[in-house]
Amino acid sequence: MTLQVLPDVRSVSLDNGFSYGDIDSSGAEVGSVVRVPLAGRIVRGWVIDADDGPVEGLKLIRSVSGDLPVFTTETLPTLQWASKHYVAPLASIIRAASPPNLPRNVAVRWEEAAWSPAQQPTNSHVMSPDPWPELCRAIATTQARGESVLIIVPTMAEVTAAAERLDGVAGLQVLNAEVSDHSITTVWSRTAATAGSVVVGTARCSLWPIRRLGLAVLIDEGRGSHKARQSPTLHTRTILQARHRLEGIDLITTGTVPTTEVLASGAALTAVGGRPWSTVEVVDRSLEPPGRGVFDARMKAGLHWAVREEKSVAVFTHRRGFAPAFRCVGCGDLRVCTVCGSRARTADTCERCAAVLKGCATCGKGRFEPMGLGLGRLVEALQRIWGDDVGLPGDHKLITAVTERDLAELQPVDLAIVVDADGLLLGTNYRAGEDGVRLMARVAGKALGRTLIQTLSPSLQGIQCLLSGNVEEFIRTQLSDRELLGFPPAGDIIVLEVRDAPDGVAERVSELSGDGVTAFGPQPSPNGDRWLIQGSDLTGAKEQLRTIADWLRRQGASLRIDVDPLDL
DNA sequence: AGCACGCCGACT
DNA sequence: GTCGGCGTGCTC
Repeated sequence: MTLQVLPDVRSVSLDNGFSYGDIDSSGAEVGSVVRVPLAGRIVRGWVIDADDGPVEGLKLIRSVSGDLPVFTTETLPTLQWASKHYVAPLASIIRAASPPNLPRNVAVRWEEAAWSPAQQPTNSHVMSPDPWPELCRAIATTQARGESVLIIVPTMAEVTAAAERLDGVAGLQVLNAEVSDHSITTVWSRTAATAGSVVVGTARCSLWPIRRLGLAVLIDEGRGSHKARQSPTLHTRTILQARHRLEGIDLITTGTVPTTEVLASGAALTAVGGRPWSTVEVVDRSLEPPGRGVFDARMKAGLHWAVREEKSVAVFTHRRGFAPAFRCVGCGDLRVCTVCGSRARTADTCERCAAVLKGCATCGKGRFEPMGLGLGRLVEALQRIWGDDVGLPGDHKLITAVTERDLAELQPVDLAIVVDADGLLLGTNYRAGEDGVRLMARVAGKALGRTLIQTLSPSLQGIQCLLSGNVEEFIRTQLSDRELLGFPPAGDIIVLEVRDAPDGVAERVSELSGDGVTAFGPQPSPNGDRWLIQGSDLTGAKEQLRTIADWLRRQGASLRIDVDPLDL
């Protein structure tokens, strides 16, 4: 037996692995963790192929570690695809798919059913605010075929909530807040060994080699927590879509406002009748003179009513620093770079083309104000009028000031208020429109009564979508706008950040340009020099970037490669 | 000639 | 990722 082994070394130059001879009765198979000699030392590695070729002239593996392979012939193509897509060494992708400790054979707790695999894998998106009845039906169908189900939720807090909705399901495996390496390894091993399980967990489970996986479910696919912050910057939606294509598993995503990525993937949208959130009222402040304070008269009336009637209110603002943007004091228009037209997020230079920023592109005046107000200023402004009835989540006051981070655990309220819709919808980010609507839809989903939304631009498509509830039309328009601009999902974007860059980086990176690919930069950033690489198809550029990245690391530079960045 | 250093390819 | 070979350039 010859074994193709990928050494556990984070370098793309070893991604094809090396051939070793097997030792007698080792039991090594694809995915097995082995110990192999490499350049005079013993390193860990993974078997990526096995055949009956001659062993002559090959070094032998030393031993097999653990009791179970950490990937299979079914999941390996997904891992290799992810390695190319994220411009990451295959070894780091395999680590993301592996249990924290070596897998052990564990006692099987339930009987495997007879297997009758589905013919054509399906891909659908459930827009209903409560997708669980529909999900439970799909889970039951999958289990009846003898297959397993993987359910991924955005945060740990939501794992418990999801597990409650699945109470009584056979073979349920929950990755709850008790996250010792030992318990994760146990759940990993159990689901790798036994078909018919239902795994509930967070993004860390998205590449697990669950036995006979037949269905993957991604809850609230538009939430930012589905994307890993550190490199490789895996996105659970992207991973599960690849597993759907390459491993033939069914995929169901959920969320009241689907992403353009889901729409572009061709998923069948299951719409609900009518608007999936509470009544939305738009408070148009564009007709007032500027400088009239944080709250409009209708807002104040709503808050006074709530306090008088002892109703609960959530007042939502976005964090300071989230999608920073500036607005002209003269005409109220968004500040854009007069050279390339992208939105300004700093006071002096354009982050996209590095040009020096000038006055307002519409009226030419030179005074701007930052958009949005932070939580601190919001609480202050509320307390000036409603004093002790104002608090933060956990204070149990009638009026609670909240930001995005509080939404997951926020209880339903009688009245919801969005102070500054424009700061969300007009952010510097190309995705600000859809993300802003998604966020406000989550806020509106918490309101039992109505939701008030303050804006200076009531004609924005996002505002109209929140009013009408016609989500599909809105997202389709967003997608066709992206197609015109070549932004994701219609095009690819990579952010490259290099710290301690050697001489000649700029030249090497600019080699990536050409053939529909443009590299913008370098721009100084907190993480070193920053490039934006954009194109309709970056497959070739990624190949070159691999070589450049290897060279940079060798030169002692530290770099961050963010494929499909969520904020620019 | 002898040695430190950095670049670059090999590693099965 | 780590090692070692080799060329460069400095010092004795």
